[in-house]
Amino acid sequence: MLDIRYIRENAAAVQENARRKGYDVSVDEVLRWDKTKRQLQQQADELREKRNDISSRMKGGKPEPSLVEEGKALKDQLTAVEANLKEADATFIEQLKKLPNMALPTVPVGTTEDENVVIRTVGEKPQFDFEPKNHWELAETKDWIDKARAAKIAGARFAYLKGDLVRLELALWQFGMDVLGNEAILQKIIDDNGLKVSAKPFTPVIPPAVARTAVFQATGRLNKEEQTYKLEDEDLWLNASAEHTMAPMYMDEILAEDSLPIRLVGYTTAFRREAGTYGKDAEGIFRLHQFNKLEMESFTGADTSLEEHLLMVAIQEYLMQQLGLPYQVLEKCTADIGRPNAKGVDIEVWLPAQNSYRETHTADYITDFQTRAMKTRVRRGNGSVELAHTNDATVFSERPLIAIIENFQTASGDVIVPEVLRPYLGGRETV
RNA sequence: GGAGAGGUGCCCGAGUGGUUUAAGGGAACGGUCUUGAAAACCGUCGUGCCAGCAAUGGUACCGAGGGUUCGAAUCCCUCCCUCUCCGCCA
Repeated sequence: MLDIRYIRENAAAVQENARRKGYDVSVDEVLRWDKTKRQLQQQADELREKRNDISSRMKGGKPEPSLVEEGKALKDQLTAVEANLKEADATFIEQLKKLPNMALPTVPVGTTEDENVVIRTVGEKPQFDFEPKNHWELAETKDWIDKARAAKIAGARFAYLKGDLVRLELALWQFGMDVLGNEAILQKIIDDNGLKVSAKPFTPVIPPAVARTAVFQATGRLNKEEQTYKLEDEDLWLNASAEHTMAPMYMDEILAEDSLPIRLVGYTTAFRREAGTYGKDAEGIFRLHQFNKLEMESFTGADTSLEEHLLMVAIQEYLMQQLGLPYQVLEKCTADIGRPNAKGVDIEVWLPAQNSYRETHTADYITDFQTRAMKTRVRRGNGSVELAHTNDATVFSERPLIAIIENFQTASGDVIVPEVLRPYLGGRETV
């Protein structure tokens, strides 16, 4: 959520920002509730001051009837004020949480994802002297994907992945973990991109795949209608990314400055309802209710968070280059970056059979929007306390497998394994 | 899932209704002393919110949320978590 003091002083800018991001919210209403809440808070504080005063005059255990009467009267007043305060505060927080994070001035203004701006195109698109197949056509002949039986078991948008496709996927996780855990490689990426951040390696994490309502809400990522699955009979939601369970790890904690940056690379199975996408990407494994994912998450101070975001994008590009996949980098527009984001970058991979670039990676620059709700703070060397900043970004999902299959297919229907993955596949050159 | 015991600050730990403004110890930080260090001694040492230019004042927070009371860390209820034993289990 946003800082209420910032909203008070920049109401017009906050309203305009919400409009640009496509959120129908009223800053004036937030400010009205803020004012109401503060007035009630003031009244409550004054009544409590009197109550505490009376109480301190009665210490010693011999209550004077007149003071007790006065206390009773105060109690009635306070009960009424506190009831109003509680209601006003709840409404205020509810309204406040609806306001989207401020987009950086550099974020392109747009009303749909079509207005995202391509800032880089990297790699050569493959040339085929035969008609390239879709990933699901290739997978069919290899018996890699069984969606018919998965539908029988779990419904549409689920799949059994089988055979060498599974081995290829496991290789991808290994490769990603190895790059993110290698300080020398990170230092090279940092140097090549002119960044000045630490080369501290990412710590591998396997997080819980579920989170409580309050925790999920604090991340700003709970999206009941379209995305998030709820467990029946439990106050638990299935995560749609390891981000959702790693970002709140340090809730209610004050981190020591010298522990930063905290860098995590989490592996989890992600679950997404995908409501409202009926018929979209119905074939193959491009859009499933369940998929595996490797995700970066980091906690930094405000001073280094933007560079941290740029590092994550640089890592994503490095990974795609190592795999030899052609891709483009997009600066996401205001309508597409999402409510908690101040900035967002997507990477889209070239899919020859679809004759288009499709999203494989996202990098989210969140600033303090999550940590304000999560109360994750940093204690500086001089003793001052400030909100931490979070960043998250995709390392790999299963979508790069689609890109590998389609870009590296041969006339005979085999797939050439990217060199960097071969060590994890016993040196095999094709699958 | 059953039975029992617990949850207090960075850590340990005292506190069972009224100067708790949370004792005491440790750690940390600053200082005195010392050639330097250790020891000793002195001091500092939680996080929000509101008002204020500030100094400061008020208020809240002892796992979470309710309740009882003039007054709750303390009593009651619900929930969460930890530990011990039992049961079940990859």
